[in-house]
Amino acid sequence: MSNFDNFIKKLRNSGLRPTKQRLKICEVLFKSEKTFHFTVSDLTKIIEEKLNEKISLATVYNTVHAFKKKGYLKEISISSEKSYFDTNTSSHHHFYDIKDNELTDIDSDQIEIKNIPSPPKGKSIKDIGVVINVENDSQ
Amino acid sequence: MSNFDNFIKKLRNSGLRPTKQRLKICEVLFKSEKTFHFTVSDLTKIIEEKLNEKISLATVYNTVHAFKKKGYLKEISISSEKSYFDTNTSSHHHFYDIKDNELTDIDSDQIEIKNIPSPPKGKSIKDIGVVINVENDSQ
DNA sequence: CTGATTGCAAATGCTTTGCATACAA
DNA sequence: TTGTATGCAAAGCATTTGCAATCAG
Repeated sequence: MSNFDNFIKKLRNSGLRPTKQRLKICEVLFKSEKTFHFTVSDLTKIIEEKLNEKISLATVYNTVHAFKKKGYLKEISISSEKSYFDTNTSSHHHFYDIKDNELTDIDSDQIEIKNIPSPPKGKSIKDIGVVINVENDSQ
Repeated sequence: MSNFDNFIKKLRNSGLRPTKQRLKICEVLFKSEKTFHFTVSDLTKIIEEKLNEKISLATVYNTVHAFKKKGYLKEISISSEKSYFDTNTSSHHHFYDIKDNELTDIDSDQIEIKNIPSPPKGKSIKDIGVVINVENDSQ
C-alpha cells in the first residue's frame, strides 16, 4: 500500500476528509519515518519550494491545528519568538540552540527526573517537558 | 534607605538612567520580596490600575527588555500564546496550568535531573528548564 | 445535494520601529 | 549641552476570522 493510501486512511479514520491540500501536507510531514520540528512558515516554504504547490496560509494553519487536535502533531513551546510543531508526538524532551533556533530530540527515557514535587493543590500532572538550552562551544 | 533609593542605585549601577517611568516599573516589579510572573500586558495593567499612571507601551517593552538584558528579569517560554517574564532570575522550574495560564515556581533543588544526555556535537549546556504541565483535578 | 474545506482579504493582537520631544547628567 | 529615554503613531509579523466559492461523500 502506498503512502498516499495510508494518508487517506489516516485522515478518514480521524474524521478528516482527505483533501488534496491535507494530503500534500501529510506528504511533507509523514512521508519519512524521521520525525522533525517545523514552524508554520517552514511548512509553507517546503510546500512551495519542494512541492511547487501553493496552499493558502489559512489552510495550512487550519490543517496543522486539525492534525494537532487529532494527535498527529505536538506543539512545542520553547521560544517566545517561534512556535514549533513536532511530528514526534511521543513524550520526549529537547535540546534547544538559542542562537540557531535548532531543536534536537531527547528520548523520554534518556533523562530521569527525580523528586518531582507535588503539584499545586487540586491539580494533577499532565505532562513534563525538559528543555536543555545549548550553545556553540566556540564563539 | 528607601526602596526608591535602592532602585535608583540599581539602575545607575547597570548604566540605566533612573527615569520616572523606570522607577515606577521597578516599584511594581521589585517592591516586594516575592517574585512573580507577568506578561507585558499584565504589567501595563498594574501600572494603570494600581498606580494610576500611564506609561507608553513602547516604554514598557523597552524597559522590560532593558531589565532582562541587565539580568533583573528572566523570560520564560512556556506557552506559544503568551510571553511571560519572571522576577525570579535564579535557575528554577515551573508548574504551568494550561487552562488557567498560571505559573508556579519550583525551586531548582526540588527537582533532580539524572542522566543528562550529552549535547549535540560542538555545543554545551547553558541552562535546563523543566515545565510540569498541570490541570485541575475535577473538570 | 449538503455539509466540510478552501482561499482570500480583512481583522486582530502583540511587538517593534521611527522620529520628534523631553529629560538626565 | 548632549546623548538617552519617552511617547506616539505607524509598521510588522504571526495568527485568526468571515465569507463566498469549491469540493468530497
